[in-house]
Amino acid sequence: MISRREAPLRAPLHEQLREEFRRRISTGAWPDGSQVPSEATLCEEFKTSRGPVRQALAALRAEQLIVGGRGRAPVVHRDALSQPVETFLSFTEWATGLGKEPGQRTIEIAKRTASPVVAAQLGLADDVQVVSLLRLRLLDGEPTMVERSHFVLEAGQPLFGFDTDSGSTFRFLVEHGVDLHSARHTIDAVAADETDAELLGIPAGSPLLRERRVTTSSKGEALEYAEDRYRPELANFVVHNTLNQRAPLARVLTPGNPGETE
Amino acid sequence: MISRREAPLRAPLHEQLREEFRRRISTGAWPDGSQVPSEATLCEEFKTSRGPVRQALAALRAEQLIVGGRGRAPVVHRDALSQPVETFLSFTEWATGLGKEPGQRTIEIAKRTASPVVAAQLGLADDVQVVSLLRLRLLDGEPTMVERSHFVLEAGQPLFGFDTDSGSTFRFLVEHGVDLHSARHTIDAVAADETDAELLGIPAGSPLLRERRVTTSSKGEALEYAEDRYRPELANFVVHNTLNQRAPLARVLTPGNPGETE
DNA sequence: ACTGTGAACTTGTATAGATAAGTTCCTTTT
DNA sequence: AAAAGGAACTTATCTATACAAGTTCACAGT
Repeated sequence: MISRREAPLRAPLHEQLREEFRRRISTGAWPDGSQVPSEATLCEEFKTSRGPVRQALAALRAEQLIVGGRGRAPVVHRDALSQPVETFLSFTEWATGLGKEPGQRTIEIAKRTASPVVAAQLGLADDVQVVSLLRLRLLDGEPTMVERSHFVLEAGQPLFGFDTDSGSTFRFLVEHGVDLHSARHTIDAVAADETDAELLGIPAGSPLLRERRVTTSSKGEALEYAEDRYRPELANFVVHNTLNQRAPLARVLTPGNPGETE
Repeated sequence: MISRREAPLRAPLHEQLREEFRRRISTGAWPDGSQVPSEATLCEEFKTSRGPVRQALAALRAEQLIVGGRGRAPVVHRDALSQPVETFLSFTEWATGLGKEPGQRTIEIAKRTASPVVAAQLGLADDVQVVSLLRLRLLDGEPTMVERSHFVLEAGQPLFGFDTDSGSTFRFLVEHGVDLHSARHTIDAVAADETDAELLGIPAGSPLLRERRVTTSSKGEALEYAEDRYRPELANFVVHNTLNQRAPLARVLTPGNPGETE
């Protein structure tokens, strides 16, 4: 019963095709704006039926990597939004993907009792300890974002053995077996407090773009609660939606206690 | 050649099924948490093959309205983010969907030459006229958002024959044949200017959550450029993403001229 | 020169069937 | 009683085929 084949040796055909197509787009084998080979051609090339090919194309279509169709061959559309997942999970990988040099200065890393807000977001009792991290993030040397993240002990413990100024903490944690799987992001605006102002080199009270996120494991346990504050002149968020294709982004009423921060 | 069958009389089977299933979920015929009938059962009921049924279910699955599967029957999951599309296209329908009373006060509606920023966003020459609308939006009587929208003449013309304080302008325009199809939203933060401050009843300089959007027709022509500014204590944006499922939301570098507004 | 007709392509939709793989639950064996 | 086995269900994947519907383009007719 504990066969536990962690990584499936043979991914389904349509997934293989999807990744192959994605690779061809990202490497430029299928240049931006060019027509995608016809389904018949692809079936021929991969010796498969139309089902898996269409399923793979549909996935890319949902990401807007491919547009058009019905009659004429669809077209590669590789403009904006390239890596929408990594974008949100790792600042480092986001930055390098844009050709920028990511930097980070860890102001503080501590193990301490969770504040009420943090405890609530992580679903912990009030007297439980968490690993808290306060970092300044830079792009090409310019202060861009202040990150306050709080991990449950189980997930944050490995961080004390890691140079948090060196690389991607996200990748580090995943490689150490922390099951970071999904995240819920809340985006709003907030005025810079004294700390933000000093770190980012802006006047206190300046508007900042705030992203709060709760990262959970694949079983739904909250592992991290973080609050990132961006200089809006340097980074913002983009979403594209259509009448047909429903985006997993929603405008919501701000719940409960307004203004409270941490 | 001008057959122009605006509304297809017979939608594809899988779309009919999708809407029927969605209806059953929203009406409670398939209660939250209950198991969805098996594919075989649905094929039986609708006298169809598995293809369309699976295609319809896949669409709902992508919206997280249905979760689980493979072995056991999938389950209805009707909690969070319900109407992610209407959410972004119509303030009125978003508000009513939340059980709030939407309100709006039109400050100004005008036909005038587009400002450089607006012209650029709409892809127009500098001397072209647009229909500009400045509105204050309310939730249960409380000032919530300032909306500055600019329509190309073709799309905005009908607005002069419409009481812009009465209902959903989005619905009004769609019903008048304006082909509002998709939108690209950019989200950041900005300080309230004098106008914002007065309309929203907040101090000038307060941080506001800003959503700029370019709405385009199904052929890709820009029809509307709008800038909405929300009080962050009242509304914000939420996105949910996982390692597998790629969200069409991305964090991007703020392009070009920083700070410019209109 | 212009028009339009239609063949030959494309993708979209739907059917039918086969096999793989996961879950549930009852039965048998120990 | 507990564990092992297996039947009967489910969804996932894949194949093969057919027709509908939109696009492109060359060719014939005017």
